[in-house]
Amino acid sequence: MTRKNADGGGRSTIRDVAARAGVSAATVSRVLGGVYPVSTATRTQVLRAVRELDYVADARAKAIAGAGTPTLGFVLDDITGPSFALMAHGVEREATRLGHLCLVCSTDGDAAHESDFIETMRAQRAAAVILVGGGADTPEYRSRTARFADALAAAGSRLVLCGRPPLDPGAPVTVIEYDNEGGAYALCAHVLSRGHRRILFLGGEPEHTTAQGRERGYLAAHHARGVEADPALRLAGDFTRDSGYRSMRRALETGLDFTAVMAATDMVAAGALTALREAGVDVPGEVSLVGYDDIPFARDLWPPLTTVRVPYEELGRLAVRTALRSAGVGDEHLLLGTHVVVRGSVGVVGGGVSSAG
Amino acid sequence: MTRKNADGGGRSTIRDVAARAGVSAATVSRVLGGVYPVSTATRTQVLRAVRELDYVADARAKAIAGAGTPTLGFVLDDITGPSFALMAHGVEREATRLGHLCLVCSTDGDAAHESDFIETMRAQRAAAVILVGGGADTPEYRSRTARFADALAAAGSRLVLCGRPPLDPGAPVTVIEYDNEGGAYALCAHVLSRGHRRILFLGGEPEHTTAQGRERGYLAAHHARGVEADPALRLAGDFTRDSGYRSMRRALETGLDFTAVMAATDMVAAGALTALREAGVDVPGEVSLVGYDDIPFARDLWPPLTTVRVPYEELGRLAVRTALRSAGVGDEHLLLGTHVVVRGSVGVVGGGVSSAG
DNA sequence: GTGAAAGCGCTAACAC
DNA sequence: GTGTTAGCGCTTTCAC
Repeated sequence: MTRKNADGGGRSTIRDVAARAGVSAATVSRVLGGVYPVSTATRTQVLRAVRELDYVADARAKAIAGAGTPTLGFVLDDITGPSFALMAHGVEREATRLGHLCLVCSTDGDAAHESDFIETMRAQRAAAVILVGGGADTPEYRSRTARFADALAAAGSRLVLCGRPPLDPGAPVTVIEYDNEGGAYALCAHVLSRGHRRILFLGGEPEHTTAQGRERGYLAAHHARGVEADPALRLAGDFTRDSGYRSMRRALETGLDFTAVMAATDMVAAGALTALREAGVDVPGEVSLVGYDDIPFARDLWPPLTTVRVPYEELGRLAVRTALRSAGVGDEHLLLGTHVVVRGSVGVVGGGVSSAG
Repeated sequence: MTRKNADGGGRSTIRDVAARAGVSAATVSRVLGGVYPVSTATRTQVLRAVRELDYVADARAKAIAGAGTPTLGFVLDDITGPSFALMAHGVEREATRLGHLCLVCSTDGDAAHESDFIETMRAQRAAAVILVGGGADTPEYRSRTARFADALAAAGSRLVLCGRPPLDPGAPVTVIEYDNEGGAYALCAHVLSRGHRRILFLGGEPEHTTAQGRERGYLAAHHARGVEADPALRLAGDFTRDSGYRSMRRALETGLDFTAVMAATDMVAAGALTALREAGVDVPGEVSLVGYDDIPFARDLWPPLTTVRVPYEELGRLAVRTALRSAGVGDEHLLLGTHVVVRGSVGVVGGGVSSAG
């Protein structure tokens, strides 16, 4: 059984085209390849054969022979989260703009998946692999990731951490992050400045780097104001709407004492808001609420959510640009700024109701 | 300058490993390949060499030689939309579960990008390419897409339409869609049943298949009730929050007469809701509002949004499963059901306020 | 069990 | 300008 078929199958090879055009495979390669000198007559012949056979060169073969489209791998927790999606979009757009292909994989927070995928990207000889979003920061994680970074670097590739803090210095990684802690600090300072002293923190998984950064900002702001942060006011969870809803209900049932809540993400804030409303608590009249991320509909909640703006898409774009540039060894580190967006969900303690800006 | 390096670079080839282990390349291939009979001694040698060299086989070379991980391409408008993200997640999860790699590309609604990418996937010899979400339904689109379907099929691959209506019958495509029109019909019927007679429809781009389907449902429901649908009540836009906000403002400024609004998506509804609120219009007291998609935070809006539930993630999963199964020629068509989720954003005309369910 | 050799589909010297 | 000849890094007969 032969593989060749002369009619319009996609399975035809460069030799089929050559045969049909009455030239050599090399010539076909040349006309297809671009600007190599080929006579107009042959070029026409070849192009006709290509069209008739509906020939498309095998990219894998090209790649292995030296030409070929470079590929970029990116892995994220869950494309479903709005902020992840924004970063992914930035990565994808910039990559295709630069003529790269994109391989994706979502890990659902599973570190083993992450390892597997990095290995796969290595096998694909990806020009860079981008880890999008925070992750669990354990010692195992750090050493494993550092190993990957080395392996990738040794192969002329590159590991990029996008929205995740650097590994130990010296590891050949590119990191593009935003000022997670700084944003949380500013946000919490804003809430404190309105007189709140007992602020419930609805956090993420304890080892998640993003959650940690935001909690550090929360703590630092308290410290700077000389306000003691009651540990009982810090609840763990994850970054989903449902987690926010559940945590808030629990806090309410437990009879926790607080006048404001700072949610780790806008999604968490959305869930918390609903729980608050169901309990008949007025926001921001009785309890103030802030989120983090400034996702598109943060302004569509009622009251419009005060939150922290993060340049997620920019982050993704920069990640690929920087990765592709800094192909050499050495680590690179970019830190993007954030800013708080004041809307109407924070009230003055014991005072008026709204603080829209 | 030689490519080989004996130390732990990722650039080592199977021959480097063979040399170091004192065996032939074929043997290395065999121990790595799986269950071919190899003596324990050699196996150990080889594995040690692999480890020392940190060798990872080149997936492209494998692919071209016959082995290799199958790849799946998927293209969507914009990963940033919640429903797209859900489908993408389903696709990605199922694909990696089945041991496939995923190549992505977002087109930002540009048909040319779509064509380019399908061509690229053909070059990659993807096992299937999945078009996620609706698109502009023009004659050019239909013929172009049918051509791609043929080309892919001829090459043993497959075109899958996920959340998009079929092409002309006979085209070798797999389509997994949901009952877009049916959902809109049920939703609109619900609104009509509450006494509304002038329902503003905040649609999408006129040629977008999803927008069209939803509009058809809207129209059909009117027709079934014998209510005339005023064309002036149908506004075009896109599926973003901002589009909803702008359209709603315009409708309000124009002094359009309506008692309910049916938004093409929940995102559109979110924007519309804010515009309504800013204009001091009570929802659902004065105007009722419904969306479509049932994205996670639809329930976090105030009032909680009545909408249509679509099994997006399931859609994505089914797309890859079906695609990979129906590798032969012939078209396959799955239609998933939807259902309306009644929450609190629809009121009875001239009557009470809420209709939470 | 293992090696030598052929070949996957392509590109890139090197000839003429 | 164009054909011939080597590879690219791997798998897979086919011998031994």
